[in-house]
Amino acid sequence: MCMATTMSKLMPPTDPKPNTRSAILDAAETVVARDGASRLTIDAVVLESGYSKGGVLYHYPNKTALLAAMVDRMVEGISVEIDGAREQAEIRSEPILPAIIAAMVQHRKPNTNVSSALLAASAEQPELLDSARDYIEKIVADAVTPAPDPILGLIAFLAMDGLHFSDLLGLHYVSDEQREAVQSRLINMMTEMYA
Amino acid sequence: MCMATTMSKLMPPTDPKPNTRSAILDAAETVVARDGASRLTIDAVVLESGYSKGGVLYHYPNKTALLAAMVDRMVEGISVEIDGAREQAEIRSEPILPAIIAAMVQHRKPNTNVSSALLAASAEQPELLDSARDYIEKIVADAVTPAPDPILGLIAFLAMDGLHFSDLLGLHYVSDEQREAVQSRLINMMTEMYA
DNA sequence: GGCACTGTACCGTCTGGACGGTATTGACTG
DNA sequence: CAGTCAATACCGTCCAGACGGTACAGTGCC
Repeated sequence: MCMATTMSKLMPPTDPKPNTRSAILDAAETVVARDGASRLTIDAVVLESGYSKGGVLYHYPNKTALLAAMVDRMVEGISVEIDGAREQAEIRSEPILPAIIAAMVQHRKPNTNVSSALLAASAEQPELLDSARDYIEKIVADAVTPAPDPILGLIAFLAMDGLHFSDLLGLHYVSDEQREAVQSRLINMMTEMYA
Repeated sequence: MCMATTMSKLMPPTDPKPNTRSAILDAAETVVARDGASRLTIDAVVLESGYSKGGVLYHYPNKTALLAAMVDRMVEGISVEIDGAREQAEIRSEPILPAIIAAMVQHRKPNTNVSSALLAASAEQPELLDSARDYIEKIVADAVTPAPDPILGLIAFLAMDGLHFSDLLGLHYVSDEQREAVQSRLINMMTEMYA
């Protein structure tokens, strides 16, 4: 009805190829963050992304594949950041835990609703979180447990998670100033632990 | 038209048989904890609880009411525990923060999947979490902020939340021993803060 | 020509919830 | 004290619509 037969440009001239697959994942995250995990339907992603249903299902043949991709991208994004920080710290023979906590802080800034993937996956298919869990376990085993004070390290880790989840669920009971204070305090604590 | 002329009791839900209502909520929590939030359907609750669909809908006329009741019960349960601890601490003129953290530890033990309510509500209708958020805000404002070291208090609070959420989402990356060590460490930290 | 889609049409299942029914109790009435 | 009636606490069915998914013909661009 409204499709122009000779329509060619649908994209604003920002990006000729903005990677459709990740645009679809972006749309899915937006839906979850805005409407809740149970409103993450294929049709909602279609609407949000601007692609057609056929197009979305072309890239992710079913909803499970979409959810898995969301989780994968999240884990990958965080792991790039954390692993990078860890390597840097090792090269400079600096302690790793402060570097990791700092990386976790750094990562959230541009990716506010990344972990919508967690919510969506846990709602629909908790098994999909296995890869996420494996990665966290690895970090805890590799970096937290061997630290001088593993329990304090765990506490810092958990506090960061608490920060994460609290704004994931939209219970913003921590102000921005408080958050920053908490973050720098945690980094300090981790640094002092190695002193 | 509907005002009872000589009527006195119009409140069925609160008094007569709290068993059925809470049994229904129990069933709902079980479903969420076992199958994920998006599998929380009225039919699933019907199946799990053993009641009929009509029966369930008699007590909670729609799904939103059920979710709201889940959140309410959760908030109430925690607030009873925490407020109690707080009063006790005030009476004995002991510091409140260690008492609150201890109460949070104590509360989780018998109520493993209580906070399934959080997950379910956030999936379906994030607005329902308002009451939970309000309560947390109140605690933070009343107990954490006036503490000698508010940021450290917040960190303890957030770490407890992290513990909560990690097993809520089934990412058990913290062993039982670690958890207990974390908990007693946090209580110690809070106690020392007032020294 | 093939990749990357669009657009439409369709299907089976699931879901919320409306609805009507039933059994039991207790209170008021005559 | 029988008869009427209302309220409570359920049961079981039915239905419209949402949802996931399939299928497929068409289109523009490299």
